[in-house]
Formats: sequence, structure tokens, C-alpha cells
Amino acid sequence: KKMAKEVTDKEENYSLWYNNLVVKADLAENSAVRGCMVIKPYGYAIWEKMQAALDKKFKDTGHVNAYFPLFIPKSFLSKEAEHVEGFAKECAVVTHHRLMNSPDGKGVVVDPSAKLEEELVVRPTSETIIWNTYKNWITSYRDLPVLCNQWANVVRWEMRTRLFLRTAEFLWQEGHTAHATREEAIEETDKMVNVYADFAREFMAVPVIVGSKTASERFAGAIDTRCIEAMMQDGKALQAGTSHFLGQNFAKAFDVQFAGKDGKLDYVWATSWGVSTRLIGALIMAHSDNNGLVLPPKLAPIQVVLVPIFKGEEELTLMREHLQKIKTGLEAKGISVKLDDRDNLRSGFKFAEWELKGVPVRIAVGPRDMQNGTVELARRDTLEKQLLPLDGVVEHVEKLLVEIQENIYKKALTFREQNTFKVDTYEEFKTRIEKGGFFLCHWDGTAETEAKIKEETKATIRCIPAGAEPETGKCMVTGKPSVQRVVFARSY
RNA sequence: CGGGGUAUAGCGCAGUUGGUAGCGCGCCACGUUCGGGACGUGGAGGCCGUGUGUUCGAGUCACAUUACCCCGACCA
Repeated sequence: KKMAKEVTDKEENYSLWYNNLVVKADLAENSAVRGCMVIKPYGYAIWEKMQAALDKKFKDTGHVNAYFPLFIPKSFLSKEAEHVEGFAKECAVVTHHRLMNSPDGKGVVVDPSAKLEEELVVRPTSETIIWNTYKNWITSYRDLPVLCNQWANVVRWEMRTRLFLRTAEFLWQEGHTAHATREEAIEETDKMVNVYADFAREFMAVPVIVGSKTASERFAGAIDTRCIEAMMQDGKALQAGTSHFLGQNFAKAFDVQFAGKDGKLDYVWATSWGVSTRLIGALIMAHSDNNGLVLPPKLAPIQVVLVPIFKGEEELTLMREHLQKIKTGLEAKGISVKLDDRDNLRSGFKFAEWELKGVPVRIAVGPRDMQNGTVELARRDTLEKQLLPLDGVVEHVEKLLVEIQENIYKKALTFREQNTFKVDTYEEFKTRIEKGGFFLCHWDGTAETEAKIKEETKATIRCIPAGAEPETGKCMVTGKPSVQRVVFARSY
């Protein structure tokens, strides 16, 4: 009750959602390590569902999984100039490999004699070590393409961390591919950003805008960065995934050349792409309400919870048997079901608890239902309850899960549409950006104008949308000509 | 890294002019309850973030330090 009240009081404060809802909702808790998080089993189960769905999509598009080392020799990182510049400020570095008893007898200290000859960087991303490896894998056009993905953790020592959105350590997948031609690599970049967009829509029920980053927002070392951008319920944008066309930058830095059919040597063309546990943050911020999480059925660790209403052990025993049958029926359809038969909690408490955890469907059965052959069915997305005959409940739930998945997607899409505006003057932009939302505006294409807007409004160009209709216009700031609208927003 | 705040029981918090710690929730036991977060009685649980000072005496005062939160700066 207290949590719900606080959230209502400060509806737009997502930090509060994290601290008072998410943490309590058993998703994660702060660990002692700076900016890192413990992901509790319930939260990790969501990640596992995401992994399974993404991994299938990667396999379906011809990719394979591999694993590369956590530690990267410092010298590797400096081989690609832009790359090192982008990451240098946020690297954790291993300098020693041994501890010793402290001379003053208090605990242990780093043994100065165990200094590493070359420091090791804890990977902030794996391009360098992977391209150093690919050098030995690729000699001929017959070795191409190389289409690898790895599921891993990375470390970025950000100045400021935020639960799920920017933790010092996070889990992600990173795909790294090598191609014989520029066209093929660009096609791959495009293909994978669309895989992410499909995943967001189909599984997370989050609509996203696909587009390209401007030069100033690009990945360090990339020629082009494709991204998916999602709108959170406070109108802010969240970058949910990226796919980079790396050109021949890394191939040249790590000397990865192959012999073509004509016998001539050429550098390979590269891409990399990734999504992280930030997606869990996106999921929460896109759908949750003041009763807690709202999870899309396709990613919910528990899709249906069964709550008995009973008094006394005898009734509970009867109810258990009864509910177990329903559970078996649902499970036969591949639905994940939790039977909450705890005897020390009242049903009302359980209702609130499972709502907090975002379980899409709840079935409650009491003595009255036993007599009448009914069940009470409640859906998390609308909080509607309905009394149903027991017969056919499995089929009904099956349909309902699909409906909930669609409904929360539509809700998120409608919200985004209602908060997306075409704006043509800078004055109007400056006023309306305060209330959040996506703004489709004309921009003259210069970094100077982009920087000025960021400086004055805190809004950035989230992306230059792909496949948008060309529309000639004038930059809202400088009045210079523009050929299409770009997406401006404040972001996380 | 700059500004502000916090650190006392598993969680949320009190703790007055310095005098060796308390409340609510939760937990354990028993009983009454049970269709939207039940109640009674009893019980367990604390090096007051860490260090150094001041003092007869520090949760309380001073200094330092660490961690976390918020706002910036920074950023896949």
C-alpha cells in the first residue's frame, strides 16, 4: 500500500519505480559492488526468456554462438583509434594477479611483485579481442562470412549508474560478423537491427523506431550505427539495441585480410550488434502501472497463477487437488503455471503480490466456485475480473494470453502515437519538449545544430528513421534545407 | 568529478540539551480468522557504515573515509 501511494504521488519518477517496485518485486537488489546489481531469480527468468527468443532468431538467421575472453590486453584496445577514445574513460583495468598478507597484519594487500607486464582491460565490448582472433580464422573468401554471437557480461565504469539502464556490469549478447563485401555487411547490419525490432514488438510488446544514429551518437569505431528507440511512459526515449556497420576499420586495425576469387587480398567488412539487460528496464518502464509490473505473457516467467480461497486444512487439500487438475491442463498447452498453495497467507495478500510481480493471468477458486463449477479469472493488464465456467477454461486462458500480449502492445503503441509530434518551429519545440515525447523535426544535418539543440533543450536526435517518407523542409533552428524529419527526444 | 541528501534489527524509520537503543512491517510459536494486502498474546533479532579524535561517558559532537540515493557533467 505504501509503495503504491508513493508511486502515485510521484508518477513520473521512475527511479522510485525501481527502488520501491522493482527491487521489492524480486527483480534485483543492489549489491555491495559499485553500480552493479544482483538479479534475483524472478528477474533472471525474464532474461532467460529473452535470451531464448533472441537466440532462436540469431540461429534462424544463420548465426552461431562462441565465447571470447573477459580480459583484453591493453594494447588491443588502442589499435582502433576512435574505439579506444570512446571507451578509454570507462575501463576497469587489472594490474596485478596476487594478494599478500598486509605487513601491518591487517588483512591483505596487493602484492607489488605481482604486477602484470601488460595490464588487462575487463572487456567493455569485445570487438578488439574478437578481431584479433578472427585474424587467424580468415584467410580466404571461402572462410566468409563469419557469423558469431556471444552471450557475456561486460564492464563499463560509467560515472553514474542506474539500475538496469546503465549498470557498471551488465549481461548482453554481442554479435560480430565478417563479410567479403561492403554490401553484404550493410545488409547484415540492417537485418540484425530488424531482428531486434521484431523481438521488441513480438515478445516485449514494445513498439520501436528503427533508424540510424547521427555521427555524434555513433558507436566508437563505427561507420554507421543502426538502432531501435522505444518510448517510455514518461515520454523519454530509451535506446534498446544497436547494430553497427564497422566498415573495414577493425579489419585494418587487426590486419584481417582475405584472398578473393581473383587472388587479390582485401580487408574484410565487419558488423557488430548487441542488446543487454537494459531490455528488462525497457520492459518495466514501458508497461508497469501503480500496482507493479505488467509483463507480456511471452516473457513472463509465470503466465498464470492459481490462488485457492479456503479455510482450514481440509478445504485446502480439496482445493489443491482441484487446482492441480487445472494446472496440468494448462501446462499441457505449454503455459507456465504457479499454484500458490501457501497456507500462511490470505488470498487478498496473494492477489496483490502476484500483481506486483506482473503475472498476466490469475485464476482464483473458492468453495463457492467448487459448488458452481466456476473460476474467477483476472487479467493483469486491465485488472478486469470475470466469472467463468470451469469447462473450457484452458482454451480461454490460451486465447487470453494472446489477447493480453496484443493489448499491451497496442496500449504502448497508442501511447507513443499520442506522444509523437511534428514540430516545425524551434520555439514550439523548446516549450513542448518539456512535456516529453518524440518530436519529428527538420534538421540541417550539421553537428553544430545538433549540439546547440542538445545544449539548450537536453534533447538529442534519437535517430534518423529508416524508411521514412522523404519530405523537403527547413531546419527548425537554422532554416537551412532538410530532406527528411528526424526523431528528437530526451533520453535515458 | 561538482552540488545536495542518507547510513541505527531482514525492510521502512524514530532516537530531545551527549548518560551503553526504540517503533512499525516482516520473522517464530499458539489461538481466532480466511471471496482483495486479518487480529490477539507471547518470543527471537542491533560492534548505531568504518576509522581517528573530544569527553568520566559518543547513535548523538569534530575530522577523515567508504557506500548508496537524487540533480548535473559523462555515456553503449
